[in-house]
Amino acid sequence: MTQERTKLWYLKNLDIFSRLTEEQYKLIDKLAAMRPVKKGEVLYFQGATDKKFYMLKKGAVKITKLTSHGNEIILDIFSGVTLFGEIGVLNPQERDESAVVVEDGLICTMTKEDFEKLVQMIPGLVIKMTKIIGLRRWKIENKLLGLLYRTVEQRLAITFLNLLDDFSIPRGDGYLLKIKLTHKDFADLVASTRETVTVTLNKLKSEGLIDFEDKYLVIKQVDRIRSLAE
Amino acid sequence: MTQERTKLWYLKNLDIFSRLTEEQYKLIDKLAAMRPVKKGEVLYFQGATDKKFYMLKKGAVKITKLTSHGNEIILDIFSGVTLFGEIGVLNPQERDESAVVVEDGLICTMTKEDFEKLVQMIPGLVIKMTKIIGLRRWKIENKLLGLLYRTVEQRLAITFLNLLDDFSIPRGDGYLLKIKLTHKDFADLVASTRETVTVTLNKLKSEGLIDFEDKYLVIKQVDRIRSLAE
DNA sequence: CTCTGACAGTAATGGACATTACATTTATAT
DNA sequence: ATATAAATGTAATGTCCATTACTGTCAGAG
Repeated sequence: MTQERTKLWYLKNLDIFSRLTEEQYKLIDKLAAMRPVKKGEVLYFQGATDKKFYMLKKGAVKITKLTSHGNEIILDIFSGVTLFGEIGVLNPQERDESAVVVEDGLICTMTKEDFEKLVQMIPGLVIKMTKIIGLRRWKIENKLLGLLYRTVEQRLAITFLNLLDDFSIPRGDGYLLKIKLTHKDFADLVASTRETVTVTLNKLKSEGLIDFEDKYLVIKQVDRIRSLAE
Repeated sequence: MTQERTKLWYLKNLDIFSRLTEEQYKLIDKLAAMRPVKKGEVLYFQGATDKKFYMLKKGAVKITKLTSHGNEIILDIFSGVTLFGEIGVLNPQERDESAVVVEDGLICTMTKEDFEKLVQMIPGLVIKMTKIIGLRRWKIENKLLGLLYRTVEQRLAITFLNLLDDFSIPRGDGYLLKIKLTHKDFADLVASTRETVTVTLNKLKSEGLIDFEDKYLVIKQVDRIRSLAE
């Protein structure tokens, strides 16, 4: 657990574009096309072959994967300034995930060609990105591992804790998750069904562990959620 | 599926030590300590902080992880010439997996210090290793994803197909898996229990999809196994 | 060679949850 | 403002499978 937190901390604080010269920043700014994105917009689809990578400036994005059975699983949801979709420029091939905007925001994109120009100018950039990818994949692997051997209730508890990292706002004794997720979203996060999530969420609410405030989830008793997740 | 095969092919054919000079080979040979290992030997434990990486020359190794509930899951089993445990030299931290020998073989180890000497001599080595790691993690992520949403029977079918990549020997119309795995091993591979595996394996046997030959598993009807796995 | 521990077979029981099938409420688009 | 779609609530039914509790079998160690 301590180890995990350390790694996540590292991921969050890995600033790929730190310690650059003013010129370099300008170059990046010139090469990266920024545009506003709205909730629901699909940035790229599983199977796409675009050679771009993405930087999230504002808003939130989910990375999803469609299984052969038609189940959609959400591998990751994140907000804040970060980069994703790097496979498009580092090792281009069919994307095996989709990226969907879950909260209006700002996105920058950069083509492989421009990225390669950048790499010439900024040594060490590839290494940094590689580390970020590695940590993100590690996070996802751990998430999936956490879903096995656990009940839906426990999986939800884990998911709440994960979401706290990126979306928490203090609210009374607990935290409000500043991201609107449907029961279907939760189901896709924990590899379950919408109906089961509805029931489980309401059970947790009736037990006082969580609550809802204007469609936002409030984690009222973080400690009890944590002990559920083990 | 096609995509998957391509990636795995790539992993298998990624030769980290290709196109080296005679001198470089000698250097590697000098730095890497080779030793025979026996079935059951633990190469490193989850939580270990050794700064080494490993090369498998002969035999087979499994990478396992112990969950907080005491369940052991086998993330990967592999044979042939490959490397593993790279985290020990690339980004040293507590190992979060264990490596156990499942078939007698030969292992080389190299310390972080010696590895760094080698990196000086062989440019591009780190990049190559990074790719190998990335592909291996991708394989594991996909394996875990494949376990969700599926019955134990289907999970076993997937596992058989995965094992075919590394351990298959033609036998009649099908293939013999040249690796001895207990029912417990299979249970750990598919995140189930020993009892359920026993029952399911015998069901598949009675249906003629698989058979046993001297404790080795024989996949008799690969196509039916494949359609089970979907 | 036989003893012991690891491995395998079997079956009953109950719990978790997907599935199905609606009813009801809440958004959002025109 | 109203229609249509999306999201949520609820309950019954059945399946899959972990769990428990055994018995039987095999292989390697002494």
